[in-house]
Order: sequence, then structure tokens, then C-alpha cells
Amino acid sequence: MLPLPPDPTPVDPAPKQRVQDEIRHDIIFGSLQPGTRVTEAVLAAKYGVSRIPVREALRALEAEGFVESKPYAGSTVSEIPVDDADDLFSVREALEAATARRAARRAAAQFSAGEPSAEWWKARRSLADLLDVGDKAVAEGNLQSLPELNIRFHLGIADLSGSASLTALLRQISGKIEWLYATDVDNRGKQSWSEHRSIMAAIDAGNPAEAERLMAGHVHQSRVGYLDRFATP
Amino acid sequence: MLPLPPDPTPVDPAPKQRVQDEIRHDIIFGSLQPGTRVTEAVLAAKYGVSRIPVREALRALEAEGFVESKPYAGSTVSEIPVDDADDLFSVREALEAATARRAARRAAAQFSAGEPSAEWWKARRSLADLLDVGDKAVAEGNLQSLPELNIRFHLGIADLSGSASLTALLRQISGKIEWLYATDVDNRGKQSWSEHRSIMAAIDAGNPAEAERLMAGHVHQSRVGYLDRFATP
DNA sequence: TTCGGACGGCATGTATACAAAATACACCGT
DNA sequence: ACGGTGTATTTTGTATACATGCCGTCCGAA
Repeated sequence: MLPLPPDPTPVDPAPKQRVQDEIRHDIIFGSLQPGTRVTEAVLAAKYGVSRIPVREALRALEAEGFVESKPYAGSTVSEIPVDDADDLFSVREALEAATARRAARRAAAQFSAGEPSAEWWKARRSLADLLDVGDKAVAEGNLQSLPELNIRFHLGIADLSGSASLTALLRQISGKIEWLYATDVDNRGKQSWSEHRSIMAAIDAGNPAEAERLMAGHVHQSRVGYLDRFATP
Repeated sequence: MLPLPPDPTPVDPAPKQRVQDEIRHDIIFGSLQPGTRVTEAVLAAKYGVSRIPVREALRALEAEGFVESKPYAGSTVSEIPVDDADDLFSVREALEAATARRAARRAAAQFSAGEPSAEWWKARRSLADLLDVGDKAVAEGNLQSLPELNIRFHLGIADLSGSASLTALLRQISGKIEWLYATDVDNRGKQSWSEHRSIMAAIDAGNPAEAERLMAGHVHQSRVGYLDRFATP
């Protein structure tokens, strides 16, 4: 008997994650404007799921700072204040400097202790592929895919650092980073992406100081470029 | 007719928050040891609520890094690696320096623009009370209440900063901060608490640079003290 | 006309019930 | 004896139903 495809209509394996990403995307790219009142029931109907996944997604987005909720009063899309960008960048600078430093230290440790572990290789390979994909995107000029690739790269570095705490923290602010990046991709996108390879090289070389320096500079450049463009004197 | 107390058995206004705090407390103070497998049903029975609030609490604690969950596989109490302390402190330094700076800037703005807003006064008053309560706790020698007071002070400063993003971020790592503080309260508790007043004074004076410097030094001292005590050479 | 309070609609918070998935274990085949 | 597979149990994920609290509106009195 032929094993027919058991999924005529492919069911969602994880509606929660999908809904969360969809809502965040809609906020970042303007489809859901700040101040909009979002109710669980409406979103549930919109994405074809029940209220529970929507609820979890809203909680996560609240932690990321994209929506605000008051008990029994509902949720609204947050105003994303441009003022916060500078502070966010300063935090991100410290955070990502730490992940890069640790990633380099861990890479050196992996190689000095015989063969690197399988999961390390997997993460490393994933990053290599990501760099290629990003380069191609830059070459082809479709910059709109860069924000997501960018955040995946930085999360990948955090993965390599082996620190669950730092990774979780970066994941928390990754949404905001994507938002900042999306607003400035036309200006800094190309150059910013090209810096990723040198960071990766420093990590591969097992040079913590250099990796930290490059990553700090990378983030700092983004910061300067952003503030230069959206200066609020 | 006398309005009798309508609550013979006081019902929880917000079980979710209570359960979340309870679980975190149990993890921080050792009642729930790392690696322990925690199931929603057991916790629900333990705290006398349904699975849903427990579920939400676990999600929040996962974001804070205290538990790890895999889809359909359950949750376990995270190993809290001491290695992360240094990185966490460096992030916290940047984060809280930003909150202090902004709080001072905002205080100056509030006073220069006539009368400060009501909510500003409320937050400011809350901090003043908190400082008194902490001083009394230090004088009476019951240091076990300091970790919670400490984190409430720092969150209060974040509130004064007026930045929802920074406040949310600090709230995310506040659990870890409380954990670090709890492990070192006997050593640095008294001196650490006394530094809070000078930070508050700099903010009241509307001096952003000084507030930032003091806060950064305050956190840095905690960091040095901690690493000195739990050095892993 | 305006201010105060109470009522009703409505959205969230929670509880219960059911479905999907992963792990653990026993059984079978080699 | 050992490895693999199939099943059974356990646990999470989701859906539905009900309770609780807030917001806006309407009514009434000053």
C-alpha cells in the first residue's frame, strides 16, 4: 500500500511561534501601527488559531517591548521611542562583545581539547551557510532580507558562545535590533554585513580579544550610523 | 446593612505573578535545585491553581533563564552557571548606567518644565520609602530582605528613567541579579546598600554624568566583590 | 449644563477537557 | 545477548467554556 502524504493540509507544528513572528513582523514593517488596540480574539480569528497561542505570543512580545498589556484592560502596540535607540545600542554593545569574546574562547577550547563536539560543528556550519546566503543577497541587491539574516547571524554567534544566559538576553532584544536594522538597511546594510566575516574569522582563530574588539566596533558603527541618520538634537 | 468583609478566603488577584515569584524564589534559595524536572501538573497542585497560570509563569521564567523548556518534552530547572556572572555584570553595567543617566536627565526636565508630573512624584516617593526601609533592615541586621529591596530599588530607578525598553530589559535580568545578590549579601550587602543614597542624590540633582558614574561604579563594585569571592581562575 | 455614580458590554484571566507529541519500556527479531 | 521497533504512558499544546475585572455610556441630581 502506498504511504500517501498524510498531510493534505499541512498543519502548523507550532502555531505559537508562527503567530508571534507574524505579529512582530507586522509591527516592525508598519502593518500594525503603534497605539493600535489588539485583542486576543481578533488576532486569533486573523491567524486561524485559538486565543491561547495568541495569548502566549502577546506575552512574549510584551517582554520584547512591542506590546503593552494591562490586566483585564487589553493590549496595545507600543510606541517604539527613537530615544531608546542609543541606550539600546549601548546595552547591545556590552552584550554582543561578551558573546563574541566567549565564542572565541570556546572555539579555542574546542580545538585544543581534541575534536570539537558535534553540536559545535553544526552551529559553526550553520553560520558559514548564513554568511554565504547574506553575501548573495547583498550581491543581488535584495536588501529587505538582510534584517532577518543579520539577527540570525548575531544569534548564531551567541549560540557559539555557549552561554544560555547571554543567548536568551540577546533573543529578548533581537526584535528591537531587527527593527533598528530595518530602518537603516539601505544605508549601512552592505558594509555592515561585510564586517561579519572578519568577526567570524577572529572567532575561528580563537582570538577572544580580537573578536570582542571587532564585534564592539561593528555594533558601535551601527550605532553611529543610526544616530547620524536619526539624530534628535 | 453592614458591609461585611466579602472575602472569607482571600482570593488571589493575580495567581500568575504569585506563582512566578514563588518558583523563582524556590530556585534562588535552593529549594528547587538545578536539573530538577518540573511538570506543570505538579506545580499546579503545589500552589493550588490550574495549569494555565503555571504555564505562563514557566514561560516568563524561561525568558529569565531559570528554567529550560523543550516542546512537548517538559521543563527543567536550569543550571545557573557561575561563569555567566561576569558577562551578566558587564551587561548590567551598561544597562543600569543608561537608566541612571536617563533618570537624572528626566528629573532635570521635570523640574525645569514647571511642576513634576504626578506619576513622577509617586515613583520618587516610592524610592524614598524604599531607601528608608532598606536602611532600617541594615540597621537591624536582617540582611535576608535586602536582595528583594535591592532589586526593587534598581527597578525603581529604571521607572524614573521613563524608558519602557530599559525597564523591561532590567526586569528580564532582575531575577538573575537577585540571585547574584543573594549569594553575596553577607559580604557586600551593607556597603552596597549605602551607595544607593548617593545615586539617588545625583539623580535628584539632575546630574546625568554623575548619576551614570555612580551607578556604573556601584555595579562595578558588586562585580568585583562577587568575582573576588567566587573567582574561577 | 455639568458632575457623580451605577449599569452593561466587552476583553482578559482562569479552569476544565481533549488532542498531539515525545520519552520510556517492553517485546520481538536477529 | 543485543539492537530495533512498536506500543503505552506521560506531558505538553490547544480548544472550548465560564468567571472576574475594567471601560464607556447613560441616567439622574445639583
